Amino acid sequence: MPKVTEQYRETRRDEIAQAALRCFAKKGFNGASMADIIAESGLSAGAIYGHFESKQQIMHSVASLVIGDAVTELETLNAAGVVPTPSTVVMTILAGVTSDVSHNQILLQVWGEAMVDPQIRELVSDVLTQIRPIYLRFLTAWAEEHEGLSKHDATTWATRLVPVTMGLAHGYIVQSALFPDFDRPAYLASIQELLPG
Amino acid sequence: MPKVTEQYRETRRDEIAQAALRCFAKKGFNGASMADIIAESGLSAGAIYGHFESKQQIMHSVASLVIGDAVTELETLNAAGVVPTPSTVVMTILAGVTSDVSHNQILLQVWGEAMVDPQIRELVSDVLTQIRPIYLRFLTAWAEEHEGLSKHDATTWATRLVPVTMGLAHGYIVQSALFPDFDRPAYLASIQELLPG
DNA sequence: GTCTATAGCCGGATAGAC
DNA sequence: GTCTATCCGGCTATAGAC
Repeated sequence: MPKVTEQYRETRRDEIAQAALRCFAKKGFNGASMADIIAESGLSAGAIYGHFESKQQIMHSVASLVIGDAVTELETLNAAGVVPTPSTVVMTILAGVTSDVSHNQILLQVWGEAMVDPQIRELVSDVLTQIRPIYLRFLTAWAEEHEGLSKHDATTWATRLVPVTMGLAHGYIVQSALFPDFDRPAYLASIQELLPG
Repeated sequence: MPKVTEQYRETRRDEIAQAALRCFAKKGFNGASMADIIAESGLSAGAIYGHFESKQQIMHSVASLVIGDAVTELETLNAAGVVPTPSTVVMTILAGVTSDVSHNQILLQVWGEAMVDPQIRELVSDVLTQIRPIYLRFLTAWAEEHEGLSKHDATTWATRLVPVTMGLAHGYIVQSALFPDFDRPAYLASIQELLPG
């Protein structure tokens, strides 16, 4: 099989997923019908079912796309090799997650769907499994470097701080999606005030 | 019209809403069918449609039930007439919202649904409109009393702190619903550490 | 791989007796 | 007010030609 074909399939799948994402953002996972996705993609039913087995599979693709944003940004920061402050870590994640408004909207839908769809729940869990250790390492390194804690003390300190730090990010995401006149810069400023660094 | 009948209708409506809530918790707003709700309630289709116009209306009732929890607890605290610490305010809300696990699960679904259902979005907005001033007054009063700020300074300080404080609550709710082994007491302890008071 | 057309099903809502 | 039975619409997914 020539490589071109593989790339082509990949591209097509992504086109479909992007079209579906727009539909889901507008009408929701359940409100958007296959007909909507078909129309938005400019393709046909047959074409789409040649790339995805079911609507649910499309949903999962989109969900994984949206929750992947957080990981991407964190790993970029990770590759930079510096020791960011706790608030920088939070703000980096948030920059990724909420840069695209529609992603942010769908993220809330994903969380809701995770309550009843085990596969999506697992998708979300997996992301936590990826994020948590990175998060933890950042905070630990910072505590060692700027607070002069021992490795052990820094680790326990960071372990305690991780959940609330993520919580602040969750709060930003929720309010960002729910309240039209949410003041994002003000929230970020408050985070900096609250968190060390 | 005798008063008994009114009470009866109210009771019935509540029975149906409670049955629907159980269904929604198990299968989600869209996954649960009217047939499910009918079975769970022990009533019939006709009976239910005598009390609700549509499935959507039932959803809205349940949504309003679930997001009302936060307000109830806050107002109880309000009636007590004391000046709680910032962390006490957060913990009071959380006690109300997450005391019933199914309410907590449905709350995430409500947020998701708010992304696409304007009526639910408004429901959520209304709750914020109720909560925010109470929140603000608590924090302002505390800042005046325990930090010795002037009324004006206390107000600006509190205004800045309200969103992140709510954010911490949102984070608790999200992680509570998404991660099975979320350590709630530890999160609350971290809040106390982070927030003044 | 992609199209059109359609099968087949399931869910929300109603009709009419009681 | 409540029941049973049923309609109707819309949805996902497939069949078959190209």
